[in-house]
Amino acid sequence: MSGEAPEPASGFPARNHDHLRCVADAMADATRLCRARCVRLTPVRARVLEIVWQKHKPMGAYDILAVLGAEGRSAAPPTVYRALEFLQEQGLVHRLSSLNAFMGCGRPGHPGSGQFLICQSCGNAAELNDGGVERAISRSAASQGFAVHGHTVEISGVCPECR
Amino acid sequence: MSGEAPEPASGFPARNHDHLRCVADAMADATRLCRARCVRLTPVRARVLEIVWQKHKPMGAYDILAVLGAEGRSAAPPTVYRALEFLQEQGLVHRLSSLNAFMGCGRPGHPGSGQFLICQSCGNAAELNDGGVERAISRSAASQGFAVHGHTVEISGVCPECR
DNA sequence: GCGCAAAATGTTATAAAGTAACAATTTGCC
DNA sequence: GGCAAATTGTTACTTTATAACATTTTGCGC
Repeated sequence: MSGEAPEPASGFPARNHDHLRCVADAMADATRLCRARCVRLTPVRARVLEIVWQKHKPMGAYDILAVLGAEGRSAAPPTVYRALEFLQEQGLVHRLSSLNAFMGCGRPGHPGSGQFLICQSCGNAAELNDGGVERAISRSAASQGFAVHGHTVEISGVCPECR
Repeated sequence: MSGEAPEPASGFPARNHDHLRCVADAMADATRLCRARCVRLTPVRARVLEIVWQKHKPMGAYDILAVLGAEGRSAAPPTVYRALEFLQEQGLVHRLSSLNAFMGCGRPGHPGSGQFLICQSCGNAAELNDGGVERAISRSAASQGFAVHGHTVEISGVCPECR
């Protein structure tokens, strides 16, 4: 554990953070989680996850595809989309529908939740898991008699670094 | 508090509401608003807005295109996308990015805001403008030092009718 | 190890959503 | 009427995503 870590994977990464560590942690989490669930983190899936974690910047499916292609793997769109589907089901990757792009999940194993801050300047995105937002949404939906299954919260603006 | 339209255009429409009235009101609002702003609600734009209001169900651009086509208008994708772009700028139409679809704005003239409840069963969607949600988002973003420019809140689940 | 069913991946083709670029038309205005 | 700006028409194309079927790999009982 890194000292306190009060909020799991929240906020924007510091400019000079140890990003190799981010990736390594994400891969370790994923490995552990898949083993625990008896699902298979195959080489393609693992590699796609790694690529998605290359930056803190949501990545398009075809960008991922290009990386795979450059590595000599035989790769076509379904390869990537299938890996991404698996990773989303396992809560390892999020899809940002306002960008048609994907990013690593900061709190592995919890699919479908989270809020995203997307910087229009640098393109980085941060995942939050803000109880206040979740509650406000639940309350609001409940007031309409609506049963919530999932939600998409994507906030665009400018991150602290870029201000 | 429910004497006279306390919340503008919130919630799901009743099963047997007067939908012609919805459309007529939307068109009247749009006409007034465009006149006030000195922008032109041309026939194509007006017709697209009307089509979008045909149901309380978000509609794909190509569905709109199909309707225009069936009416004998010469229509290609740019026709629809341009009209939709105009209508979005004027706050008359919303785009739901989780569906790649468009719906009429329940509170004309306020672009870029609102939260959406999307029923997975009937496909209807309702627009809310919930201050609690807005505040929770602002607070959450502020806590990260993030300057908000806009946001997308799309909640999927089951509407009261379908339960 | 052998053989089989299920899971995963490869491959080809195509659907669906959105945009670029330029031509033709309409509009407001002097 | 004549001109510039806005709008619409038209063609072609890009980007994103999926369907359908062939092939390979994997787990597993024997």
